Amino acid sequence: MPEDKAGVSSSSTGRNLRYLVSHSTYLAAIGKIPDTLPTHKRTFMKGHDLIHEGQRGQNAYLLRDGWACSYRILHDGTRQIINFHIPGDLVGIRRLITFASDDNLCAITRMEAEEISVDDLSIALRGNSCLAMSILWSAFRDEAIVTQHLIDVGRRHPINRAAHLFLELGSRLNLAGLGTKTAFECPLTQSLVADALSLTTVHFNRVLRQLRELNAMTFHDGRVAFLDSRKLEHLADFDSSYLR
Amino acid sequence: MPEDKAGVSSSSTGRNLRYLVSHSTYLAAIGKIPDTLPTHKRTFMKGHDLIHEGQRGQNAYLLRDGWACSYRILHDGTRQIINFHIPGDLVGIRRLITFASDDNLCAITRMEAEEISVDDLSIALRGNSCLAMSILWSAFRDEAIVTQHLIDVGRRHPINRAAHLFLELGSRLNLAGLGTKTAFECPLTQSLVADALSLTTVHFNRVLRQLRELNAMTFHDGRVAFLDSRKLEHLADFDSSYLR
DNA sequence: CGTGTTCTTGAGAGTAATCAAATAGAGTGG
DNA sequence: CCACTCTATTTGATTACTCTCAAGAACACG
Repeated sequence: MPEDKAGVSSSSTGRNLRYLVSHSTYLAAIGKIPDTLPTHKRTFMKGHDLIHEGQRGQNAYLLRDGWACSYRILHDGTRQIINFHIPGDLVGIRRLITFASDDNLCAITRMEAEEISVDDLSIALRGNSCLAMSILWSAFRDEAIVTQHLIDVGRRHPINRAAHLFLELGSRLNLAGLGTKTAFECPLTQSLVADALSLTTVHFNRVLRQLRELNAMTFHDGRVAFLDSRKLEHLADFDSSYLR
Repeated sequence: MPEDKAGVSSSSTGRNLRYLVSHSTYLAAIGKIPDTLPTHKRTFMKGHDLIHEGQRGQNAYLLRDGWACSYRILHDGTRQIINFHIPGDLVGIRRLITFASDDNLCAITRMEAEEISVDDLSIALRGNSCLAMSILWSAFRDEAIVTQHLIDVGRRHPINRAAHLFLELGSRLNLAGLGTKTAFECPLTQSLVADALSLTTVHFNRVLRQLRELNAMTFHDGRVAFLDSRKLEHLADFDSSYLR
């Protein structure tokens, strides 16, 4: 508990010294990358891979419209979906450093994205520590999301797991200015969600029925509706602070 | 597959433009942080939390000796271990931006670490884009490790899952200059490993027996020995490239 | 109208959790 | 030095949950 050696760096000073700003500031900074860098508007068909495993990546993408997901296919053919990506997300920046992106990235719907050369981004980063901090923020946020996903898959029962995923998607969409507090358009199939939750499609279908029968939420016809957010949050043990 | 619009930014130019350097270069840069920043040598007792959930973090830690783990405790009391940390790892940097660290960090053994004020680190980052890239590298690497962990827990059978974790630890220790190709000191309990693998201690114990009976590996008395690395790598579907 | 995909439900099999208990070892205090 | 405690490991028996296999229903698309 003893945490300080006298108040040279008081907490308020600390806050000023650090680049600590709000979610929306970072989000805005990411969204404004195209104002400072040459980008290239691209459209991807549903089902097309934006980034393919092993492919030497030269580009990152700022998603503008549509959904995508990052995933891995294992030896036995099973798929693990790592994360779903929505408009406003910056994907593929790991290529700034690691060269080969280890995750595949697939368009779930028709997608509009701005292609950013990682070389250009790298140059811009050098002189612009504000941009660098935004990229770092984006990386930390992705890590926090994957960490939550690991906790979800590792330690929550299927019904709680599903509740958590949908609540997270709802929060992220809200922060991106999409959907409402209690409903959102969700272009995922049951098979996609099941592969994210590490369940079979059959079992996820039964879980959805349970959630419906509890009057907690519904998911059909490309739309998620929260019937009882309180109940859902309780089921999921959900705290959205990691998203902000 | 069509990937380029003529070779203005050829791949070799690209490589120079980016900060793409080897693992060891980044690792060295992280290890040299104390040369450029004031740090504070600290020792933690086994079982002590270096970082506690919700605590307002002012410090990051560069681990010098001993093992730690980051973890979360869920409502029902179950624990998910997110990652094990070994000497050379930089932990707690998420606090540069997110303020509240969401993971707890606990010393598994007696630990020696260098405490780094995130304020100091933040200031240093501004003028030093090389340091910034090293921090970014560290963040990406952590994300890659958590992602592999998610795939492990989500889609691999317990025996393959265990094999993967031990191979990863072996590789990371090797890269940090510890252990040999076929054995390393491993101060974890079965209970800790089980909580990382999302298995019960009882079941992990049976998995260990299977691995022993397959003559693949052993883990007892604080020591892991790979008896048949080929067999293990095949079991785990292991590719160490995400660690480099 | 046929084809393919997604969703839904049923029945049975198999795996990991739970419950229970014995063993072993380290550390403590009398 | 020995009894005692606490933790870690190991094994067995039973339960429960999720997967697998199978098939039908709903719907979109050409």
